[in-house]
Amino acid sequence: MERRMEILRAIVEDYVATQEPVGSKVLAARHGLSISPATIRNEMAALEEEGLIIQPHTSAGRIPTDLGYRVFVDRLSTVKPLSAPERRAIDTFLEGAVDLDDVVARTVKLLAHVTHQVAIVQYPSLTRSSVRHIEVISLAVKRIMLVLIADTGRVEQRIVELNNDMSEANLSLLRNKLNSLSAGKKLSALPNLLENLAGDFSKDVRTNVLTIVAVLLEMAIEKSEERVVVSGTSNLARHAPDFSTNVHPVLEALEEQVVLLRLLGEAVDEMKVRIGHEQENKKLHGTSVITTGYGPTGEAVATLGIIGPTRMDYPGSMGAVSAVARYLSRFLQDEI
Amino acid sequence: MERRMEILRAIVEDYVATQEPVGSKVLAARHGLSISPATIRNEMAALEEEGLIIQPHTSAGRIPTDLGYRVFVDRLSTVKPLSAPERRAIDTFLEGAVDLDDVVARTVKLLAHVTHQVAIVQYPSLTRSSVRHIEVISLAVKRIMLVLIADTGRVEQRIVELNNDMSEANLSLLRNKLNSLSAGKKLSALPNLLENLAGDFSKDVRTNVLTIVAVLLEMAIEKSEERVVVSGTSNLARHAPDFSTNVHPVLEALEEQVVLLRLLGEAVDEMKVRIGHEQENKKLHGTSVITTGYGPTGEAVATLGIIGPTRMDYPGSMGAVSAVARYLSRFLQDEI
DNA sequence: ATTGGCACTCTCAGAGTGACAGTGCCAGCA
DNA sequence: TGCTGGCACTGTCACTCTGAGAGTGCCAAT
Repeated sequence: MERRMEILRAIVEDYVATQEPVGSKVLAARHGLSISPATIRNEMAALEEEGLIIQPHTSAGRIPTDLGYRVFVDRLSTVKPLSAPERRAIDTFLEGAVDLDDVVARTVKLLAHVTHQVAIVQYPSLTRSSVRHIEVISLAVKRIMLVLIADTGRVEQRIVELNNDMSEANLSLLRNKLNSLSAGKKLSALPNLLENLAGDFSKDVRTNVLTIVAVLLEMAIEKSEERVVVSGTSNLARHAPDFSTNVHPVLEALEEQVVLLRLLGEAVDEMKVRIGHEQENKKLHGTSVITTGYGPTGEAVATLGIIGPTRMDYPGSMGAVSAVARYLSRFLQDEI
Repeated sequence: MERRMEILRAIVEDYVATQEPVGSKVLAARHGLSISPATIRNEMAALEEEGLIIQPHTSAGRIPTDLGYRVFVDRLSTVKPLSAPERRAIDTFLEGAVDLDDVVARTVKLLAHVTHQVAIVQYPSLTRSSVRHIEVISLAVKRIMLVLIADTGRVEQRIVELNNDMSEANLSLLRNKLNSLSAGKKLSALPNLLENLAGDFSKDVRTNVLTIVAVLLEMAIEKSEERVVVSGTSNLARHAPDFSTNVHPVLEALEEQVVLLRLLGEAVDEMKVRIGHEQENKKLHGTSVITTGYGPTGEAVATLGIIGPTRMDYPGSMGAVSAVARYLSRFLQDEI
């Protein structure tokens, strides 16, 4: 049984490297298995029986099925560590970032570059962030701007049109109340915290306060939770023949925020690998996705990952994804 | 001569529609040219002589060259107007936008959707915008946030680390001075306007003020001038065979901000069409680009456009690009 | 249980083929 | 002079056929 798994491993590695179905002969020759091709053939027949490999046609070698990759990945005990130059590259790449936008943009490029796959990075989730500061800026009569700054470095702003004018004194009061009520609290707690705020104001500005709070809650909870950036789509074309059907559906899927967010899923710490048909989205059945959470405090506030052909270097890619997530977490902790 | 151009027009239209080299016979049959195939053949020989069309091989029809498309486009007197449903689609699509990010995101999706090409939209250029408001927010000791709001709706923010603490009174003073000096002025004028600002402050906060002004100028002038969004890359794959070389180089080019910005060029009002080899970037030699400026006041503050195969529906695409730019300009004028 | 051998099957690249599309040219016609 | 019909010519494409090669499954021997 152990030997059979060893053969599966060899098949996966060989196929990933050469992109060609691998036969019993080369397998015996190239990998240090000290058994004859005939024996390998017997084992291969068994592996095929189990649904882990298939032959594209009678006289071809075998290639792993999605299930085969799954077993291969599950048996990996360690991911491949990055090489020294790669690690240095990460460091220098993140070094000069000036704000969160910059950090995220650099990270996604970096990840795409290191893995040679399409990289996806989600912005720190707002609902998992805490309020650092809320600012109310008067722009013009009956028009203010609301700025929400989270401890994860995210900054959201929105212009609000008011029904009637609001004095600077009232604005200042509102600003102070907003901050004292919410500073340091989770954004998800805002609805409760701000529930009775309007009651503290005189009647004539109460509708204004209600409007502002409504917009604030919308910013914090409903919308814009979702922000995802993608890079390295050109890598799709590089190994295009890999995708049974063409690149088109994959590109299409990558353009839809909703799909991407579902792909990344809830931010959790451990690394997740989804292979081929294990994914719900039909357009991505020819691809595999590796994701992991990241976050400044060690607990995940968002997810990042890569997407590539099922025929990918899993140990290497997993190593890269996890390393980049770790570096990014550390960087956020130090800098933001 | 006029007839010859008529034949060129027919060839372009037919080839764009069918994607197949067009011969003298179908040309005579399909288009209402009341001349015989033989005559057409003579004219075609002349057109080929002039370098406007070529035969892929001896016994194939003709296809337009880049130069042929160029002549075709230059002779267009009017672009194709949008259909009523298309115009309605634009309206409803832009309707619910809440802020500039949203407007731009919707516009680029819209443009990609209408033209079935890759759409590119540049954010309103900061240097062409004027200051609406500058806000200085105290986040913590020795740490403030700078928010720059432009009349085009753009909002830039940046966190600044200070050398030593700054009192609320000083911050307030700085805020007022910044705004009174710069409100309504072009961002490009900021360096001159703020030159002597630090002199107005007491010595102990002067370095802080200098730091803040430096960051502000960096935000306004040097960096982030450049912001471009792309959508519809999956459309590339749809008509993939069009690209002589594969989709890869094009995708690669689209991932580089610098390339995109050069592509869009300086924002000018009139529509520009660049066809195939007319472009400097070698990776885009198989594509054509249609761009035009937009801006709330009628004068261009940024550029938007599309990129697609040279074999594209020029009149239709030009119509769509110009219409979307017009709608967007109007929308910005009304809403922001 | 493992191995060498052998017949079998299927793919793939290359060569050869005919049908076909479209041309250029020429002579005749208005 | 400009247009047209006819015709020989040329290259592509889709098709078939072929042999070589790769890889297998099975079986008898160790």
